[in-house]
Amino acid sequence: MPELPEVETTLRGIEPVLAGCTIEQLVIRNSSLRWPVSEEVFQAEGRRVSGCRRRAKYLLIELGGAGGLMIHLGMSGSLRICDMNDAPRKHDHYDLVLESGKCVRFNDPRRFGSLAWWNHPAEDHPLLSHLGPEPLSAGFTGTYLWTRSRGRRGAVKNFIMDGKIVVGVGNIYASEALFMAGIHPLRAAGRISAVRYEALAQAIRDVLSRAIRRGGTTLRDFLNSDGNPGYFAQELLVYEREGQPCFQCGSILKRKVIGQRSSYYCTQCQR
DNA sequence: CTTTACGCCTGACGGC
DNA sequence: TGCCGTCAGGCGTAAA
Repeated sequence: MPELPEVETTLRGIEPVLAGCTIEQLVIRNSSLRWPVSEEVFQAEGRRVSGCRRRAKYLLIELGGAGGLMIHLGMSGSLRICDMNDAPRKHDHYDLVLESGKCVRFNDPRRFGSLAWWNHPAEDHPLLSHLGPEPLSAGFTGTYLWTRSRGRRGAVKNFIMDGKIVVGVGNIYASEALFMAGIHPLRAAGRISAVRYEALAQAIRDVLSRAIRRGGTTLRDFLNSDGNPGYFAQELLVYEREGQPCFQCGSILKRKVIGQRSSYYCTQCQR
């Protein structure tokens, strides 16, 4: 489900509910998620939320200076705001219950998501320490991509989806950004010019920020914390458009599996 | 070091 | 109606 814009949308939904509130109780109904939920997470109980932020696709709930909770939505996870007395639905695996009785409830059919505790500073956590820059930060530039790509022979699509290079570019937006930049997804990352990487960095920034403005992309089941879908799907240029005409040149769009993932592109517009 | 393949899961869908 | 194969938005890990 969620790529960076969907995680950002989720963050913006839960932040106003959580900020300044105390987490009274953690209710774990099913701890067998991506990793077994550790007992450490119960440190959160009785602590006040000092802030919420996002690093890559991890949601970080800061609980004072010591540390906090780390939530990952995996491929099918979502958070919604509800009342603690609302009956849990299928796949509702855990709740963050607030003093007010409101709760933030995690639902995840495939259970690729997770819940963990982090100790300050979060950046030192093993899941975060090796990550590349945020795509919407100043450190993410065409020059940066060009430098990191020298000598790399793998497909550029895999390169931009590698979290050690840049975080948050998932399968949908990788296809979209490569189309926008006119770069063929199979081109070797090390054989793309600095000028073209400038266009690619710009395309990545552009597609991600536009998707955030639309509340994310809902293809099958993504809902934000209010239960509403995202509206970026109607702006997708190539993703899941195999066999349909390219909006730019009219030729038929192709699909190919690259690195185990479906990739969509135009053979005319992307070289 | 880079690159590739594999699972972890449930659910939806198409073909028979 | 059921069964089976395929596919799905992530990502850490192992192996080459």
